Formats: sequence, structure tokens, C-alpha cells
Amino acid sequence: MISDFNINNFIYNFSNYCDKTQKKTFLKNEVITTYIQKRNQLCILLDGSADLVRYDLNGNRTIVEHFSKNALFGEVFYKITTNNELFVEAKSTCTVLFYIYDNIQNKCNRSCKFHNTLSEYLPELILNKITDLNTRIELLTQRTTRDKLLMYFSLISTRKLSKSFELPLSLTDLADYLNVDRSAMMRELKLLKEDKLVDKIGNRIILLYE
Amino acid sequence: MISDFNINNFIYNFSNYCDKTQKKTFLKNEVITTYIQKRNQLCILLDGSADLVRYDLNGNRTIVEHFSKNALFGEVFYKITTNNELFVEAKSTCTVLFYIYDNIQNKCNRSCKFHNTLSEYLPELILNKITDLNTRIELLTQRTTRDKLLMYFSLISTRKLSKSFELPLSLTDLADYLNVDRSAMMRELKLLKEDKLVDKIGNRIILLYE
DNA sequence: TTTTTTCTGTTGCAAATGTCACATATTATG
DNA sequence: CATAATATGTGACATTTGCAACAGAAAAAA
Repeated sequence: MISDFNINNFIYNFSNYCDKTQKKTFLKNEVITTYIQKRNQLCILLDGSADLVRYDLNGNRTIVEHFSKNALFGEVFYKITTNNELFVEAKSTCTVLFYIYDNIQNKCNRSCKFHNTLSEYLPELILNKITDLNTRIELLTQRTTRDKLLMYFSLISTRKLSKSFELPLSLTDLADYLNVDRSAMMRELKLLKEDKLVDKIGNRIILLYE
Repeated sequence: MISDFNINNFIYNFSNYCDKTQKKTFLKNEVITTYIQKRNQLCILLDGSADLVRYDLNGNRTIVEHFSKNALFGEVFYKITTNNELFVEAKSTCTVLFYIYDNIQNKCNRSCKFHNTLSEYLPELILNKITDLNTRIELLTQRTTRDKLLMYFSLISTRKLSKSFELPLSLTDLADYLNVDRSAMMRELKLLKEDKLVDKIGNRIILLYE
């Protein structure tokens, strides 16, 4: 298993040594990239958090993915064209490494240490990404708003090793993430409280079952 | 880009040469694997088609993923534990390569040609998998049953390069895949026909717009 | 600080979706 | 072939969810 420290350390030290990569910083709400062009771009979020967001024709906003430290994103993962326009928006100050993905085997001209190390770490990062995507699909395939909320809470609870935790998203964003209407989600949240399954104090959720 | 011919050729020729892999054949409806144990198993579907299926406590069936030739699956992609039991079920006769994933860098004892070639092809297969997962998320985040159907049809249409195509899934399976009730989906399909957006003759869908 | 903007919480109502029940068609299977 | 099992198609009804509108709280900006 690769520790966060190692991978970040490596990228911060070596990213400037390779002429095929670019490191850039973004402020909150800035657009980091879009998935319109096809540049085979692969991005690594070195620091901060960001969302992959879609706005449909009716103005509905969906958080397609939520990225935190060490997440991979970029249109290299979106070969199939849909009609939707996708934006990656910084949720806080972000540092992003941009990289043109051709093939892990394709090193840059002067086969640098950066690429060797990236090749070494990338599989682990990719595996994490796939795990995240699968988790997201599990969440979206829950049939009801209640099930989505309970599963989301359960995931955070497991991650934080506690039945009590702060929500990492605003309730507005959570609704966009679970792909439900915000007010409908609020209503369900109230019912969960009434049923004594969940308590909510400000931004903190407490799971009351088991 | 790697052709299907190459990768299959390679695997059929070399898979028996490595003591860390196993090739096995399954008949329709047989369970290929479950995601309960954690053996770090990575599977490649060499031939046939299969579904990753979940049954929830209410008996609802969801097709979490649909796999066809060269798809990757296995619990190595499901590190995060949910309460759901997941099964991979053969939809037709399947040939599957089982492989214990430790690290692409970890070769087998007698660093065989199989592992070298697998390391070479795996990134492309993984990228395809991520693209599939992202497409699935796009589909699931459509707000209405109508939008899900239209997007699904549009994807198949693009893949087949035609506005007219046979559905690759039964309608029952399609409903499970789109995560909607079957009869509700049938109703929406009828409305789509009434609105002259789609025609349906038996198993064949014809898109009537644009 | 004050003002503005965004977020939270709530409701009635409309629309979409799920549930159930059933008839018919199609596909497996002995 | 006959029979069973599964899939398709439809409708009435219940439930869930989305929509719109608003008030108050909290956070951000001036």
C-alpha cells in the first residue's frame, strides 16, 4: 500500500523536472478543466477538493464525481461522447498536476525519474479511482432517497470510524451528489430523524441504529 | 490503440504458462464469482457476457455492471465494503481469466512472458473500464426514466453507428440496468412511441429524432 | 459593521414512479 | 410436440419524488 505522504512527496519534488507535465493552482470556484476537447488529458489532484459537475438543459446540476487529494480525473476517462457538458470546479484552493496520457509505457523524451515513479504509483491511484466509481454506482443504484442517504452516511461513518461525523458536503451539494431534489432530501432527512434512525445537529450526523 | 484480436490472442496463448493465473469456462446463469471474500481477485472476461448483480433485502435486482469481451472485474475493484452481496453471473457461455492482483510490478516467480504482456495491455483495459463506469454514472444520474432510456438508446446507437439497432439486453434486464421499475419503464417506452421519438419493433429500436 | 448572497428548513401541490395484478407472447425444457 | 418457465405489455392505484415558493439562518462580501 502506498502512503499519501510518499506519492505527494514524489510529485511535488519531481513534477517540474518533466517537460510533459504542468503543475497549476486554482482558487475556489474556478474551472480547472472541461471535458469538451479531446487532449487525452489526465489530471492528478495534489491538494484541495473539486467536483465534476454537469448542468443539463433544464438547469439541473449534478455532481458527477467528487474529488479529494490524490484523485485522478480528466477527459482521458471520458472517451464516449455524451451530449452533456462536464466541468471540473475547484471547491477549495487546488493544486493540480496536468499530464498528457498516451501510454504508461510511453516515457518522455529524456526518460526521467518522474515518469518511472509515476508508472509505479499510477496503478494504485487508478485502483482507488475505480473503487470510488464503483462506490458511486452502488450509491446511485439505491432505489429510494432514504436508502441513498443511509448508504452515504454508512460510507462516511466507516471511513471516519465513528457513528458521529461532520458532513463533508453542504446539504445542497449532497442532494446534487445523490441525484435527488434538495427539498425532497430535506424531507426524507426529517423523516429519518422522526424514525430515530439518524440524528442531525447542525452539520453533524449521528447514526442511531445497531 | 490495442485491437481485440491482439489481446485475446495473447491471453489464450500465454495464460497457461503462468502459475498465478487460471482460465475457466462457465455456462449461462452460473455464478462466476462473488465479491464477499477479499482475495484481491482480478478477472478478465475473455469471451461471452456477464452481469454484476445485486439483490437487496426487498428482493430488488439491480444490474450494477454489464460485462462483455475484455471487461475487467473482481473484488479488487471493491475495496470499500457495503452491505450488499454482489454476484457475477454468466449471461452466456463465458471464458474467464482469474488473476491475483498484487501490483503490476509484482511479476510471478519465473518472470514470464505472460506477465510482461499483461502489464503492457492492462492500462488500456483499465482505461476502458473507467470509461465504462463513467458512462454508467452518466446514465444513472439522468433524472427521469425517459432521459435514461433516451441516453441509453443514444449510446447504443452511437456504438452501432445506426439509428436502428437490436437491444442487447432483454427489457427486464434493461429495467434492472437503468435502475427503474420494469412496468414503469414499459409505460415510458409506450409514451416515447406515442411522442414519435422512438419506434420499437420486437427487439429493435429505431430512433426517430434528428 | 451592514448588505448581499447562499444555505437550510418547510410546505402544498403536481408529476413521476413504483406496486400489483393480469393477459398474452415468447422462449426453454422434458 | 406439449408444458413449463420466463418475458412482454397494459392498466388502476398508491407512494414517492420533484417543483415552486417562501422564511429564517448562516456565510460571504462590501
